[in-house]
Amino acid sequence: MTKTNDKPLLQPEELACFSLYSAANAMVRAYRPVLDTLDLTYPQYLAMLVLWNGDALNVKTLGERLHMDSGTTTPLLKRMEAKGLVLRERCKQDERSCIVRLTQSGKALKQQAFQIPEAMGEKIAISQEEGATLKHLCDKLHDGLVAHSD
Amino acid sequence: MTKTNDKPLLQPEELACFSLYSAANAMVRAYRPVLDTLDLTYPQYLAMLVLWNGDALNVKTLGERLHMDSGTTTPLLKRMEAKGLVLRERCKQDERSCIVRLTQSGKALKQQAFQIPEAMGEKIAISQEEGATLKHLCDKLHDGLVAHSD
DNA sequence: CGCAAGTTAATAGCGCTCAATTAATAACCA
DNA sequence: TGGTTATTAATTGAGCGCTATTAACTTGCG
Repeated sequence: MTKTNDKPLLQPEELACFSLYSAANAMVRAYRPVLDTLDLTYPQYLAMLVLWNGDALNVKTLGERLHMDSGTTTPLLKRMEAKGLVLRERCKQDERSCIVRLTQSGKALKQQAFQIPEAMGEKIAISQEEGATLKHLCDKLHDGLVAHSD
Repeated sequence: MTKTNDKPLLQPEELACFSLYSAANAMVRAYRPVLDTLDLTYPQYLAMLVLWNGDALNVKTLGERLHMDSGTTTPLLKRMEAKGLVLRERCKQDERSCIVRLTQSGKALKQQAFQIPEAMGEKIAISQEEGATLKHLCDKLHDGLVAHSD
């Protein structure tokens, strides 16, 4: 008698997807104490990086940059607005669109942000080259999954 | 006059951590429609992989295997218990410890699980070798971050 | 023009992740 | 033995991420 239950399934530790998942969680966890000094979470930090870089942009564009949809971005931006970092206002030309811009204190926070990459660098145990390889493979995996989802 | 605000900060798209973060989210998202056929979420699937592999184990051990703490595992296991997949009971020898074991229907679900790796394989756009490299780098990053957090 | 189709945010609800705290139990040791 | 310390789960509260739905608005087409 053949028992299908005896067939093996790979364990989490043997799966690349679990390693990816665990590494991403550990990375966000490692950012936390560093970002606490700016009172930002990791996704909020990503949004600030985009906003510090240039002018105001709408919610849709920001969401595309961060690979998030409106169910994630809207509450994220509301929490950032509640902290006084950003303003959200409807676009005059197209009332469907919501424009996000930094407040003065949001802009001012940039000064403190330069220390973040530095502090994180000390925690990262892989080389620059390994980091580049990791980035490349993550991007390739991501893009393939996104393309496949249409 | 030097304006620190003009100094550049890397954008999310340039950061390996963002690629890691986005790839992990995309991976969980890609698993969703596949795992929906078993009525499991991705973390629940990971827990089932461990449980299908062997005997009952306690919450702490399972949490260690999945790199989760009790604030994550306890509600996860309760939801799995509510679905009739597992039983949770206190260990007789050590009442602090909570033992998790599969129910019959939890064991039976294993039959359907063999299709998951297959279905996911079709969505993954990277080679086996790239996957192995990705896994290795994620593990190294993870282990380094965990070691650094002590 | 007027209505259908598309676009953009917002909302609701569920599950996950984490830090911090608490309670119960066990182990240790003076 | 009795009291301290350590271990194990559970709990709480906040934030994130997703799907599905809805509402407001714009565009395009007959």
